[in-house]
Amino acid sequence: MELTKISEAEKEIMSIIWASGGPVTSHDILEQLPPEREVKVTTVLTFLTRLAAKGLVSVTKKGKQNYYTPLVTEEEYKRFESKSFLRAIHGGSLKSFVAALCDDDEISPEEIEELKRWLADRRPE
Amino acid sequence: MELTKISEAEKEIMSIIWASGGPVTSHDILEQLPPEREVKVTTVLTFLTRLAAKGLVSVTKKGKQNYYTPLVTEEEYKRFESKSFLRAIHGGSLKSFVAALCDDDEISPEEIEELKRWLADRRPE
DNA sequence: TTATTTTTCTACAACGCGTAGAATACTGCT
DNA sequence: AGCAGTATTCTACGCGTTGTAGAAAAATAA
Repeated sequence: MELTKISEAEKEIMSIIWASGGPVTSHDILEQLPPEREVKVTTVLTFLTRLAAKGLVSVTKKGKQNYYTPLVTEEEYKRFESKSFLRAIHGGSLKSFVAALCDDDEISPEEIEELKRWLADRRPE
Repeated sequence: MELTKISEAEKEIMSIIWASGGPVTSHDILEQLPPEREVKVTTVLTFLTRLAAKGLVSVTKKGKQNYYTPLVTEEEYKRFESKSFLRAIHGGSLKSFVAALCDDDEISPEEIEELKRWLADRRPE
């Protein structure tokens, strides 16, 4: 399972699928999309097909409806993206990444404290 | 200063510019590129022009040569990419990012220890 | 002035992305 | 069985980015 990158619009769809726990239909998704996002159902179906091709969801036909089920959790996907990014930009060094952000006003001291606590609390397996 | 994303090939060029400290010519870059990277000089020049358009380098003409000077440091650029990524994928939460990587074999315990130490040592400004 | 070198201009094929119409499939009803 | 309705698949298109470079122009060196 190679797990390739997905586009913005595909992510929007995946978010809905992830959020709604179970298998969803194209109709469900269309409903969950924000009203200002005026998009035809065929467009959504294109994204779903592409997501299936990329192995992000499985498709099961029930009657005339397709049910789309996530094959990858949001956490797994985020992990995948994070790994790729870290490798590509920071040569895989976590410290390099954190340092880049901390040497800036971007990350608040609270955010850093939170991270410290999290690191301290976690039992290393 | 908007600082937009650059492509892979453009990054390759920037790396050479960053590494060689000062202003460089297209010829310098061509020399620094790995031998297996057989690319015409015009191609390199296209990348340089695009990098200039994106504000990553400045161009100064000396005689018939152009000298390209970085306007953004590697650190600044990495910071920019890291910020964008964190926002896009982890809603800006540093903890979320680190957690994603730690819940995996990707990051070694040493790497985590190193990060802990770095966080502890740094004086919070 | 002419040859040489370097840059600028222009272009193009491949791909990803967002978008959706047309054609097809499937169901439920009469 | 036939038909209306609805969902899916197929096909496609315009646009932007990327990597690539030839042709034309500019600038220098001889």
